[in-house]
Amino acid sequence: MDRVNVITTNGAASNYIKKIIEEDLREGRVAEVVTRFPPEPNGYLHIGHAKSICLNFDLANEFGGRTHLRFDDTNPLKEDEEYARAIEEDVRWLGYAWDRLCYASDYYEEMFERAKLLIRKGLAYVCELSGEEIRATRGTLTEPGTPSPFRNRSAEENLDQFERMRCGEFADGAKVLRAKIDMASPNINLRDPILYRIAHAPHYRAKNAWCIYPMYDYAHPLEDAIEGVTHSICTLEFEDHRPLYDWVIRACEMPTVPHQYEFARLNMTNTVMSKRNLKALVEQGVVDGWDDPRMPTIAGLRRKGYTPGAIRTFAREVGVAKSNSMVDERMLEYFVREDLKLVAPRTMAVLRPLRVVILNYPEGQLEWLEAENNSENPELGVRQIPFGREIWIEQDDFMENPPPKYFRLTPGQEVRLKHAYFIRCEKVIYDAAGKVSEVHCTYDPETKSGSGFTGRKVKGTIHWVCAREARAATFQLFEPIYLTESENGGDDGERLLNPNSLTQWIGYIEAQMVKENAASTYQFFRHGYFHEDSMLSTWSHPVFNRVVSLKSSYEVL
RNA sequence: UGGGGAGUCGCCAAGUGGUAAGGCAACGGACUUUGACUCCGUCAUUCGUAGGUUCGAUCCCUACCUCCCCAGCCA
Repeated sequence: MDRVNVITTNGAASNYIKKIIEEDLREGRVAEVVTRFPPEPNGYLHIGHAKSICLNFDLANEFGGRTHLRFDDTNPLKEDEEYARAIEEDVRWLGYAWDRLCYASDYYEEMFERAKLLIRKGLAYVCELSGEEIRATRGTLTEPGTPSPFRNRSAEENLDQFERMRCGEFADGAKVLRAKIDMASPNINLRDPILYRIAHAPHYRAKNAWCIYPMYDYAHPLEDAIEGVTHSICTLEFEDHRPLYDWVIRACEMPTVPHQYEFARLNMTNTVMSKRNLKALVEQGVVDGWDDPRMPTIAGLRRKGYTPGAIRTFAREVGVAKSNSMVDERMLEYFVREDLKLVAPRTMAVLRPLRVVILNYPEGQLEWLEAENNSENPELGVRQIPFGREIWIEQDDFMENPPPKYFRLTPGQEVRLKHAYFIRCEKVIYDAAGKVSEVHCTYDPETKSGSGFTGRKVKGTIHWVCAREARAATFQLFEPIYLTESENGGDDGERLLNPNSLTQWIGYIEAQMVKENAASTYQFFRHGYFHEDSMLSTWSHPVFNRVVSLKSSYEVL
């Protein structure tokens, strides 16, 4: 569904990467900007990835360049076709079209050849130390590592060993290919990093063609260079991998030289942003799946009812910098309200119904009232809504003993029914438990909406649904998955699940709404924006997810 | 106590020698058939701290403090 992006940003904000690109173009260092979004297909994309997607695609777009969607699939143990396809869908849904769809696994052969070049140049060797031994000899943050006893094997022997690794002669973990850089480097990434490891595991894409797989630090720069990527943008934690990135490009004699730039990943209040954590929620059945509306995944946000435009605007407005940050989720909410404001029809829904009988309205009578679909956007037209003797109003909209400044229906206070009449409470009916079960009112025919009645004013206007014509529906309201915010919004540490992350109410919507309107996202008066759930909603019983509430200086629900 | 980064309003974030943009949030007020929207107004004499250079420093120098990342055959 296409949505109008009503947010206009006056001149896309600048950021330090954009400035570098501008200078690279001006100085002729690059002829064209080529970026890439390089997810590993080992989980679903989340809002943090959306920031990266927008950054990469927007940057290339702005300078007439190109962007590749590239699956960084170098670990057969974690990757899956399902994830790759879901990622494609998410990127497309966000509104971006990649210039090329690439796979790191398509470059395995060239990577292997380049590795042999490294060996011939004396820049890589096959090491037979065990995992524990490698760790033990790597040194610590303050002490240098010690060289592997295999460090000075001849190129011939290394070549032979490496070929045999590929042929499957050795077991997992028996040997690795290592770069020969500097075991005493203060940058641990440079202490003879592992380039290839053995894994006798089928790859979701390369199947059984390989039993050795390149490591990220070796594969990623080559992928970028092979594709002609000019600006390789990644997150902060890769900052000290950059020297290795540059080393690989140079040592492997790649004809094109990409450069890596880092920015701070997105963190948001009240949510978790690590695939590990999200995956656990899915696998433990805490949520419905990767697309559960409570998930910060793109699929989850989509199912909840977020618009691509809102996410894109959010990603742009949040900015690009190098300091760790924690963005207030209310910023995201603001942008989706903005995006939906003029396009979502505004209708009435009662989430927690309370029956109101209008004593002086003729029994059996039904009249049709005209209601505009969006008072701020006349293009959405008008609809007719039924009004009768019995209606549903929100339980919260009636109080027998109201606090001060309560503008809704009370035994002494007249209110306006949106699009209809003023009503006045005459009598309160209780159930056996002493709870209010029904409110009896009278209405004033002269106050009909649109009649121009100015005889008296009411402070409050409440929404309602005609009981005879109402249609039952379920409303899903969401809260954060976790109860408390961890110290810095990180994903570690035990956090308590919020038992109220999902609450459902069964209430009523305007019956005509479902038939007549193609829209699946509405603003329910005084409640917020709701989107029909793609998995749970049926023709006979619609289910709506609250995308976001309306801002309120008074707690409605 | 190695290396790499970062510290500007409650949250993001511009500015990088000429005297603190913008957005979110918040708070007033107007308007209101959504306690919404809209509108109008308020919201950093101050840029982690302390010195120094300068006519002038958030921007330069020095020292210090705080936070984040790195010792996966993960990415």
